[in-house]
Amino acid sequence: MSGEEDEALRIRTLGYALLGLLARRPLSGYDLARQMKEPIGYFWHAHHSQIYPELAALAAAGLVTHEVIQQRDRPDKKVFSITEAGRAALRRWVTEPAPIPPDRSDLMVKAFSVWLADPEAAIALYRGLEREHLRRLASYEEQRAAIEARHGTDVWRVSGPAFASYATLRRGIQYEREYAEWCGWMAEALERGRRGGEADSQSERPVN
Amino acid sequence: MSGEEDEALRIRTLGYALLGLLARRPLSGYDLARQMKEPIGYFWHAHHSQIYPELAALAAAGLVTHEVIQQRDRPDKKVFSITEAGRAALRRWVTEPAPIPPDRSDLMVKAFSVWLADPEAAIALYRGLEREHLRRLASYEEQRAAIEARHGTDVWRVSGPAFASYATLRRGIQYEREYAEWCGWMAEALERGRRGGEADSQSERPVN
DNA sequence: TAAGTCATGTAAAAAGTTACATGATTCT
DNA sequence: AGAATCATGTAACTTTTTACATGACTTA
Repeated sequence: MSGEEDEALRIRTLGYALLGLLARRPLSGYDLARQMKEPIGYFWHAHHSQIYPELAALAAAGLVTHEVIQQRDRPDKKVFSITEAGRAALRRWVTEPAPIPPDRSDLMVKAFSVWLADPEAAIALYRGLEREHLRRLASYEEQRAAIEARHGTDVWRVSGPAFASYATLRRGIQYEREYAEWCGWMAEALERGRRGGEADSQSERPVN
Repeated sequence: MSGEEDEALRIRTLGYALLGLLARRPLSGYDLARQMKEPIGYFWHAHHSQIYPELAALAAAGLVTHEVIQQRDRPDKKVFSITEAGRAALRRWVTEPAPIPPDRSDLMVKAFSVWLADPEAAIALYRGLEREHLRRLASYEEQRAAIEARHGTDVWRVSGPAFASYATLRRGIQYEREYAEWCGWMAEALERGRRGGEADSQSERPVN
């Protein structure tokens, strides 16, 4: 052991996201950036300014290689492929313990202080968000129909990529449905409060 | 207009989270840090190293003030209170349009490549996460029972802080329940695949 | 006596976003 | 003629995390 590589370069989540795409097919940096504009697995996105350096890091670690493809009429491109080492690293990583990170949501910080808000404005906010989440839900449902039509029972073959895509899509659908549901609940509660015509607006009895 | 303050210092989400706590009661930096170790509204946390500078920024903007409380037997502390300007800023912010930020989840990146994984290891991962989310769910349900017992119908008075806490708690409960459900679905799918004894493990037909 | 709580800060590192930079071709 | 797509990068900035720093008192 040369004692040089065992303090191995740590790969970040973004790196594994890229490996995950390259494990399915070779792609250029531009293609990867395009795919990651819409979040991969519905829950991770990145800009090209992050992707190009990350690809360089992965290449330095020997997890990807690239070949330059010359094109007439448009700029040359580097097409990246995952290496055996890359596939092995990815395979190991996907079953490593995943500590649940604290989720951040702007909206929940707003909700935490919604008691101070103008009710009409708040209702508008939550109804608007409900609509947007329902819109996304509809789009995801369409994608589900498409993937089911195209792959059929193949989405149940857990050793194929279609299953993995299907699984993350299911989570996306669930997430949007529930988020919309919560926004609707919130709006209704605020509407009920409005109709009820509550006592005094600035309130006491603090709570955590 | 002095033309100096209209390019107002932009307050970040963390700032509003702190204002949200201070709108309920005055607190020291230490208290705020303690509360934000567990995420406020279940969806935002911060370290003290972020909180102290943020409080300084809020003070500079005139949104909070503090008084020094001398204590024997323990270090003096600065107790921060929200100002009228702070309350107004918070009140405005909570109904401002909230663009839905792309969510990030490590686990979904792993799931996206689960088709490469050792099934046993993957099952263990998802069952473990399912347990953890169920654990959190149980804890949140207890908190709901406690808040309902303590505040009764008050949780429905939308102009009181109890309602806001209750609303975010509901979202937390929903989130943990659904996440656990999804992990369970995933584990079952992998278990079914294992029993089925699938064909070849390295697969073709790439999918987005 | 060692670890934990109370209490407040600064510094450095990591990750992510926005802006800068260039240039040919194709679509409206 | 202007905008969009293809294609790859660098630089600056913002936000968050981890580590450094200090010190008294309390609990195991």
